[in-house]
Amino acid sequence: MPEPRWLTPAQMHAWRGYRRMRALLDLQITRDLAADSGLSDADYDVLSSVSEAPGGRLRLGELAAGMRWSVSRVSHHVSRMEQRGLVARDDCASDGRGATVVLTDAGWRTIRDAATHHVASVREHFIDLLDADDIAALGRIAEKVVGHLSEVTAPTPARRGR
Amino acid sequence: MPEPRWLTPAQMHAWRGYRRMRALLDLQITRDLAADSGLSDADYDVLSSVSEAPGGRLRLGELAAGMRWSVSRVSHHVSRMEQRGLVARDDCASDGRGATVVLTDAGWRTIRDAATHHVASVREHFIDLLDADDIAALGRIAEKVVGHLSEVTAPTPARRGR
DNA sequence: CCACCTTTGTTGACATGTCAAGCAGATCGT
DNA sequence: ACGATCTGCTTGACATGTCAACAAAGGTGG
Repeated sequence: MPEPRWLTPAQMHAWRGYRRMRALLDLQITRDLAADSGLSDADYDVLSSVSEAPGGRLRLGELAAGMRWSVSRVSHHVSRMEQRGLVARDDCASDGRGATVVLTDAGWRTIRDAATHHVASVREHFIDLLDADDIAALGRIAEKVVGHLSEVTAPTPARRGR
Repeated sequence: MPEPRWLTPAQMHAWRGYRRMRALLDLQITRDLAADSGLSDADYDVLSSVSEAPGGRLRLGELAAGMRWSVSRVSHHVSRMEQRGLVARDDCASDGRGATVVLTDAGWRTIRDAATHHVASVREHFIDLLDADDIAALGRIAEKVVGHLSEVTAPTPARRGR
């Protein structure tokens, strides 16, 4: 086993900071979302994905791919949201197996209302704490990391993992 | 309801990038950890927290506070890790109610081994993709956000939430 | 047209997280 | 010293996520 290259103090600081930020930020955003709109993060992501899709409808598989969820997870989650009256399943015209997800009226109302609160929450606990340089740096960092991981985790599994 | 201040394009880019990075990075780190060491993120955090504690022992509540977990979650998780032989519960000398968590020999071996792989994984998918400026910026950003959220989510509930 | 394999979703069993109730030892006021 | 309350942890019921098995429709080659 090769001796690992441990992180430098600055790197350690950045990594631990990222981890802690991630934990606290998620917790707060989740809380606000639940308190303001009665939605979980997952609910919000589903509603917002479907609402932004052309025609306000999405195949289950596409929804799963866009959110990087397993199809099974989407199916379970959509079933629960269906029972709460936020979304509905609709048969797909061009493919008998397919199911498309659409928002109900209540779903549209919910996401429009939730978005307002959500953006305020994101601003208060994240965006508005950062200056223009921070925002630019964060965008740059995310691009690098997402670019790398999109290759590694590519849908076409040439070779995967590390 | 006040008209929300929507995010500027740069802010939206940063926010979406952060969310996507967070999702992909977590997924990859989790995968590597499972493949290399047979541990979940949660397992790793518990082992590393306890191993770094003075005397290699931690009260359940302290472990929970340090990781921002509920006590109940720690209790459940420790029970499962106990069954796998990674940690053990030990009675607390000074408080009859207390339970302290300690690593077993297997637990020590596991964390020492896992740390090596883990740091390599973190480097490959995150740290080594970033230059010194990025690292500095990330540390700075995390400090701001964590500083803010530590107040909002303070253990002493003066006032909470948004 | 039909056997066969692929694609798309659904389902059930199980792992993990959350919440509220419960229990036993510690602490406090008298 | 003793009852009331508090604290630290455990437990059970339930919500959510994962994995693998299954079902049904689509596509393909004979």
